[in-house]
Amino acid sequence: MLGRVEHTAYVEQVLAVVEAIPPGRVMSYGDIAEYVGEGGPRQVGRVMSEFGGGVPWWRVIRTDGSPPPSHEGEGLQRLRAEGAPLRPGGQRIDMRAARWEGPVAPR
DNA sequence: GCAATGACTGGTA
DNA sequence: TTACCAGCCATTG
Repeated sequence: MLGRVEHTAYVEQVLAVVEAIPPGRVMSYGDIAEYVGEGGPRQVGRVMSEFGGGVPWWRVIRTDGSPPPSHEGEGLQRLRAEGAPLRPGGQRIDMRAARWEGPVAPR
């Protein structure tokens, strides 16, 4: 099975971080890219579009607090159900409070 | 090898 | 606040 475009080291790292995001918290594509220390936000987004079906992709949003344009309402509804801090209006996430630094709790 | 595309980001208008 | 532009990085044609 070499040659298959399956789970590579990079993909596994990205998925691992996404799965590690606790309920009510979110991470931006750039944050994940920086956390794994490779590629960029676009690569993370590409991985999500291909393998995001097996992880809580709705916890991965843009820096402006908006979920992926392809699943805007879907992800927003999921986050709201988990108790994520929504901004007044309930159309975006309060990144300032919902942003998660990683497996280590910042404080 | 070059050009186009994309689940992005930051800055300026 | 929203809208548009340029930059970044890997994959695809």
